[in-house]
Amino acid sequence: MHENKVPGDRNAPPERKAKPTLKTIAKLSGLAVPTVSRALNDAPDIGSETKKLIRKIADEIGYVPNRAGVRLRTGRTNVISLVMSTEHDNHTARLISSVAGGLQGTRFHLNVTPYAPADDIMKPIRYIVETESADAIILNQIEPEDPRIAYLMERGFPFATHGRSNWFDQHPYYDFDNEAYGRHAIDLLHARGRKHVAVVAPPLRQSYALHLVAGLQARAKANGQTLFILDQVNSDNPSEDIIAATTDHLTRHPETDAFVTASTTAALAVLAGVEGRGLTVGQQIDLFAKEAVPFLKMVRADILTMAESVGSAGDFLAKAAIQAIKEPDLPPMQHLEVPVAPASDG
Amino acid sequence: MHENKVPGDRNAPPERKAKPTLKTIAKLSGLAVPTVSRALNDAPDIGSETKKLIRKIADEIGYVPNRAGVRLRTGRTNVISLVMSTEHDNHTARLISSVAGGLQGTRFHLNVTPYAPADDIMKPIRYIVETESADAIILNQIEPEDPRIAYLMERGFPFATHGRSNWFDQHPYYDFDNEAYGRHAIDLLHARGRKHVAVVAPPLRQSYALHLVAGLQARAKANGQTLFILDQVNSDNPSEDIIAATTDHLTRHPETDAFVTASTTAALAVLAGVEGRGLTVGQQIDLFAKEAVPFLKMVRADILTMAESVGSAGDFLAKAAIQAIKEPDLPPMQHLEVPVAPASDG
DNA sequence: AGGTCAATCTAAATCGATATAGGCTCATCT
DNA sequence: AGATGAGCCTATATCGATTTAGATTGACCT
Repeated sequence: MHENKVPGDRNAPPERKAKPTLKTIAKLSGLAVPTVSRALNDAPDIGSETKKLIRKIADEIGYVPNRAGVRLRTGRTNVISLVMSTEHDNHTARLISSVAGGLQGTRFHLNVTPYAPADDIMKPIRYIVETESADAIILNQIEPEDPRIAYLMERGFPFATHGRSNWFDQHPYYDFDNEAYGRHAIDLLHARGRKHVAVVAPPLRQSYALHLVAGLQARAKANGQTLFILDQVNSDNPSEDIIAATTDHLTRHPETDAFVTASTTAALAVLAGVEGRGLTVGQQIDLFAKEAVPFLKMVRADILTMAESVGSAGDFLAKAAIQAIKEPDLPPMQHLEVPVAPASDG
Repeated sequence: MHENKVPGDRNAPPERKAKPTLKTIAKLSGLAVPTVSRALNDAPDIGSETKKLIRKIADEIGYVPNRAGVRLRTGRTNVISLVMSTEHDNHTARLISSVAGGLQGTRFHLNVTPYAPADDIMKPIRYIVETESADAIILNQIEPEDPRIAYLMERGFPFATHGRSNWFDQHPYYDFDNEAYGRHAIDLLHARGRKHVAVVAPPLRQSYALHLVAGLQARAKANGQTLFILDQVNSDNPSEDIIAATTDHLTRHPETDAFVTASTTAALAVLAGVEGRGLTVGQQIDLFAKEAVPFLKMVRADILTMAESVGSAGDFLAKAAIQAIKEPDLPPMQHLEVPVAPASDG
């Protein structure tokens, strides 16, 4: 019933760059396949010269064992499973669990590959594509000219993104309309009489940060408000840095009567900085924050907030990825989540 | 060089309960293996009676296709990979990325299986074990008589836990010493002259909550302090519920001069509740909070905190899981993280 | 009656890696 | 000299599922 038209499917003719297998090494070395296998596994009955030769070839052509082959023969999966509850409401947990939820009932499993900010952003992507260890990839933290997206598009590898790149019209994505969010925020502050707005923005290399700032700027200009983007810190920085930057900014620009931030953490840090200067939020100064989970509103009614729900993103991304796998010729699934405007609207 | 003594390994004699394969169904039905395959895939050249029969048998014996077999033959991995940064400091992201970090350089991959609180806690475990889709499992949110642990121990399936069960001496674990944390907290409050302590505890079905409460109770008794565990809410509840419970408790027990909580969220909610009653933290009342990431201290110096680092947990758990796989006969790797006592100590 | 064809099913090959048994080549021993 | 054996490599079978080609059966047609 389901479409099984894998293009070029008669007994797997060597497509692409023909991933090297033991057979490849066997041919190159003139040895038998089992010999190659045993050499790479350092078996005692293989000559040391042979081992050296085989290892050299393997390195050169970048051989990586096919996991399915190993697993089928040995029963070893080479996988460790982290089974975790997603009871705690945070961005990461929500995204993961909502993607997993979207995969429920399909034949697909979810594999999470984290990378530290310091790591090469391309490494996990290349690994997955080259070893074909997934049918599709879901990415977040998108940048305008994201090299991962360029790489995947070039190869025709199925993927979906949480956020838009410059090529967003060509690939599946789910995004929150941060530009609209920025407009709403500024308009609301304008309606409350605020004239000098300071912003602790997300890292500006990321698309959503640029969208947010664009929205803020457009409306601030229209409203005749002053907009100041703090350039020493971003909303992902440690609280102490944000507090310091907030204090510093207030010293140099005492006319500031509003702050906009893009995360709960940053909002609380700004709050601390503002209060440290003896100012009261809601009186001399306003604080507007975007939150993944409605939270600030609960503890501090004086903070202005607008929530971005993450829950539906994962579900959509899961479906978009599956469509990219199964129906690569259909137009990509795309969704731009429009923020719900708060009470006072322009 | 590495130990390869898989017990009973001469051409895979049918061990355990012999997972059903196409061959099993073929034998039971008297049909050929390819026929069974095509029937299950709803190929047009299989009779409808045959299909019905084969599907019935497959259902009865609980046939699930072997992923390695499918992947090897078709190239389909049936995996969707979520490549995500762990830039945001939260508990989930930290645990995942630190486990992944501990797996760096090994042959193991990490697979994250989230489950919603409402789901059957055993379902993902059973699936992994029955389909052999991992070599080991890492669990968190451990309960004293956790059925997952009983299941895994009974089957001799390798695993490691973040937290201790009642059988903790028999399995690998990493845990934070919440009992010591509880003692320190109470002692510190005692040193500050606090006599009536209220606690917003984690859900009491979980081991770490019980440890925490035990530590609090032991010391409160020794110090002659009153201890009150709020039983309407736990630290995972929504902020508004915690605020309400805090307010309610203060109304009924106005003598309360300290709160202890186990999460940042709960601490902020309690803070809101306390301030809502016109009390000032650090003056009439103290607030002591446990945090995964030092955070509250940054924004509110008047809150007492003690941090639990999650980073080292993942690394340890990864290694513990690998040892459980490779050296099942060695004593399990175990670690109890001792909290760093704050300045004032008993 | 002989032939054609559709409907169903079976046989064999294959994906990649590895375990097991067997074969060949020397060197060494009696 | 023939035998023994260590050292090193090859051949074959196998894990589970799927694909392709080929075989069987019976119905239907001229």
